[in-house]
Amino acid sequence: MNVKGEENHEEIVMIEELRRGPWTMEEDLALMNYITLHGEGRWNSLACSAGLKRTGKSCRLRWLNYLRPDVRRGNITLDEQLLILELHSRWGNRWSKIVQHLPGRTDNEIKNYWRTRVQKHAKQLKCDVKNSKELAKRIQAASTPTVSSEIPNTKGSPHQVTMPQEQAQASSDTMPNSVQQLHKPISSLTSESSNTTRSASSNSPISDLTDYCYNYDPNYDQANGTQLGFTECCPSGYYNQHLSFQEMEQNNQWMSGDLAETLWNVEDIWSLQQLLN
DNA sequence: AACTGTGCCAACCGCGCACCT
DNA sequence: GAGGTGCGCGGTTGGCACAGT
Repeated sequence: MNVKGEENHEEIVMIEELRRGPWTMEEDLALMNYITLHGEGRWNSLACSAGLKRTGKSCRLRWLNYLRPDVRRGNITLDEQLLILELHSRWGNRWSKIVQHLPGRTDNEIKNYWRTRVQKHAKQLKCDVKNSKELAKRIQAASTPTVSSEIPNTKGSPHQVTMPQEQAQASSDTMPNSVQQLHKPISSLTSESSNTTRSASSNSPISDLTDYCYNYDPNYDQANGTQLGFTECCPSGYYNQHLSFQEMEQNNQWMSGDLAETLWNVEDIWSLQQLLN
């Protein structure tokens, strides 16, 4: 083989060595650890220095969208939705600009949210999705303030009413996937056995670092129902604000028992990371 | 139980801009 | 000014979960 051929071979090997797809817990730890020590930026060299077989772009995306300490997850509130509609009417698909007014949210999240739920709402309300202001009015009108200030993240109709006998099931069905995964015991999230359902086809254990911990708040006023008793925890306490989930409102039992003690969340990882440091 | 359709979202891709040499 | 590199943005895709049949 000539020199040129050898170079090509090396290039192919390097490309083949690059990992793609879902991030593992080890990779997340490595990335978080490195950024904690050295800061972000220079993503390509960062990826190499951190020992990650990922592109710089991939590392940046992972950090900005999921590992960053101030990333807020959970359902989009009605207020946020209305704000998104307002900002979208102003700037269109300028997601990066829109998320500047939604602290803790990521452009990817808002973009996905828009594509899936807002466009669905527009269809259901027979409203042009481009007419964001009109859509905002209709969504606001369609929402029932006595029920919740939250637009539920459901797979069915956004305003469907869950029957009492279905509550237990519905509460889990309507939970965001990330929240649903919190039901898994920590053992299922370890590297040995963490071929989670999400990653059934993957050979690598998938990180659940992006999952958040929702703590039950005893101050929840069930009679009122306008404020739900779940406090979202973010690593390092960046956020500590109430979230209102309609599904939780209907049934707050899903977070009962030993669940809270067995969660493997970002906070755990940050703690672990501090120990490693 | 098996299959199909739908919803959702993490991750990737391509492009363009800014900066540096 | 040209070329290379890093980065950010918007669009798209792949695949899992779940509901319905």
